[in-house]
Amino acid sequence: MTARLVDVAQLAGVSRATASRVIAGTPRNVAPELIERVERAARELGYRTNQSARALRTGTTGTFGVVVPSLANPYFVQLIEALSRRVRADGGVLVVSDAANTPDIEAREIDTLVNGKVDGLIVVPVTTAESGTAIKAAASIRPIVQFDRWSEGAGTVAVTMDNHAAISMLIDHLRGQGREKIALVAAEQSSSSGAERSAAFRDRLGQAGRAIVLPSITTDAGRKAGRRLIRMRGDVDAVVCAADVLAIGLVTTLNRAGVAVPDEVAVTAFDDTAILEVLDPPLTSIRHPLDAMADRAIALLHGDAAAREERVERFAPELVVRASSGAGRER
Amino acid sequence: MTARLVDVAQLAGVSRATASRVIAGTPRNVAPELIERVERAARELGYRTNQSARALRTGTTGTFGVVVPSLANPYFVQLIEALSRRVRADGGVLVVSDAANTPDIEAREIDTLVNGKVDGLIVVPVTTAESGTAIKAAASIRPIVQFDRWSEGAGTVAVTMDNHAAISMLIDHLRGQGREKIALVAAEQSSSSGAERSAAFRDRLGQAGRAIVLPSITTDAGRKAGRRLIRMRGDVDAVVCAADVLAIGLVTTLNRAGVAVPDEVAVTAFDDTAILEVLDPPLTSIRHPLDAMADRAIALLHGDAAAREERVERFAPELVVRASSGAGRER
DNA sequence: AGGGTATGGGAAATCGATCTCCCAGGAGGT
DNA sequence: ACCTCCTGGGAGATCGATTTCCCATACCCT
Repeated sequence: MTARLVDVAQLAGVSRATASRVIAGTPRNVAPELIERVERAARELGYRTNQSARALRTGTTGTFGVVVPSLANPYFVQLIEALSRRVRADGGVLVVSDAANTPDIEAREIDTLVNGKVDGLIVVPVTTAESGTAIKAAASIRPIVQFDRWSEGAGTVAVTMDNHAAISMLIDHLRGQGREKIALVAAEQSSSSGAERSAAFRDRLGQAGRAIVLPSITTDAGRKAGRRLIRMRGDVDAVVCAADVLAIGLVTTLNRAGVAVPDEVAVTAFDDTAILEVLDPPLTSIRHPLDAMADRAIALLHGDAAAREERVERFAPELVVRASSGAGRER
Repeated sequence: MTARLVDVAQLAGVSRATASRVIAGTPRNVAPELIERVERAARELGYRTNQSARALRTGTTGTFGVVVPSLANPYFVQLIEALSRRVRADGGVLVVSDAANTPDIEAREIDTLVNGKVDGLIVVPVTTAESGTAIKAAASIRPIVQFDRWSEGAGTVAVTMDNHAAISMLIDHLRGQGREKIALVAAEQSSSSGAERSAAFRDRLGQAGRAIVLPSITTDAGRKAGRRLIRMRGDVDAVVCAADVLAIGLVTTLNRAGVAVPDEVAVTAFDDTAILEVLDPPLTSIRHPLDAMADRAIALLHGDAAAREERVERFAPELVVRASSGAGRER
């Protein structure tokens, strides 16, 4: 049906080997005239390399992949965009897969991608405990780097943010605004970032810090947190949300209930996504240095060996201050 | 390095053919004892099928793909989730690629996916004019279905929504609420859905319908539309936004300027995404029957031949009424 | 003129799984 | 006892590109 390399070679009157050298651009001298002939033949036949065959022979695909817990979370989309830009800059292509927040689905997708579709894979693990097995298995086939979150026992490098530093920055910032009664809104501790943020919060504030723990990372959960917060009115003058989607639900709920943000309660979040700017008031949040993290992750995939070591690399967070944490009520 | 099928066959004491039959589950009888032996051998060696080899031989991969203009648009994420559920239900995997709203990038990604990574591809074309070429080329290799939007001359089926009907539903609904001075907020007409919505709006309202045309589909553009609308205060009592992100920017701008929604201006949108519910007020919008559309698109990919025909299939829209189009100011 | 060295280019092996033959041997029938 | 039919299973071809040899020719130098 479609033209094969042998057809091109025949039409050009050369061997398959020569045709391959021309098409693949192998670093080997071929007479300019033959190059021309092969190229014309290829054009004439509309030849396109069969990538399955190429992949089988060379073991490479020129593609990287990324698996995220859910595309519905805009932070993960930002992360994908950063990786995608990086990969495209090298002339490659990035393919994405959505694990639907389900370790089983995640395992299947990692498996599918690693098996002949990509040269290397970035994984944002769904859970700390359950994602490790699939990642470890995949890492024996292709280089894998964990990103943002990490799973124990995966046996690969993780590129992530320094969550302790981030929590400290937020707390320092809020105290600088005169806030003392700070609460943390976080989801169940199944992700490493959630766990690290909670731990850091406890480390810094101990008993003084209030915590509102939720079952999931959704706007709905954020609304629930808002309602609980309203019941605690007076006991809390600042909130740290461990994710942007939580903050969205929380702020809209507070707004509707007439709780003034930031005057009565300052609100801060993580994952500086675009919506946070649109909210009323715009939200102060922690921004991940995604471009730098993406650079590093892709470099690790190229390095291969460097990725095969259980180790966490932490990047410094940035604080983006907006109206939601404003001085408001000075003391 | 890794075990191959021949290793499994050797350890089990059978031929490669038999080992393959067992592993691949080919509908061919093999003695139970041999099945058992092969399976044990495979387990023992940790055998994993080399998918590149399988793909080369069989020409299939068990995977479908989808290319969207941008993952930053939550509507496209919803669309991906619907397709993903559908594909997973059949035991497959869906891989995603983000075209960064750029036809050149889109072309490269379509090309990469179609070439050995997927059995069929869903494309939401970036533009009506420039996406057709790449789609057409890809369609000669694998079945392709256009989704939501369509590009001319692509030579494939497009599965989309009936935009005319949707515009009519919105106008009828708004009129039913006593609104007469209706404006359309839309972006440049480079996408088929934008063009169809604008055309339908003109068809229905002619000179009576106001139109605010924007350069892009972003919240920022929505804010700009909001400011323009404020200048037209009094001349407009209802707005139809051609996309949800436009509506988000528009509503927040109106809110801040003290323009009452829906009392002074009713607001409606397309692409019933989750954020619309969170806005204040929650937005009335058109919902795409994504599950039905996904079913159809995947069925077309399986049918193969059915997809190779330039034709547009339109699904009926649904109207989701929320507070933003409330009766408010009765007449 | 002869030997040495590039340099271009071809033949054939290879990647690993699948699938089409085709054969051996047992069951069943007359 | 002989023939037919059926079933299980193996040998080898095949998918298409790459890559490793290795040979032929041309070019240089002494």
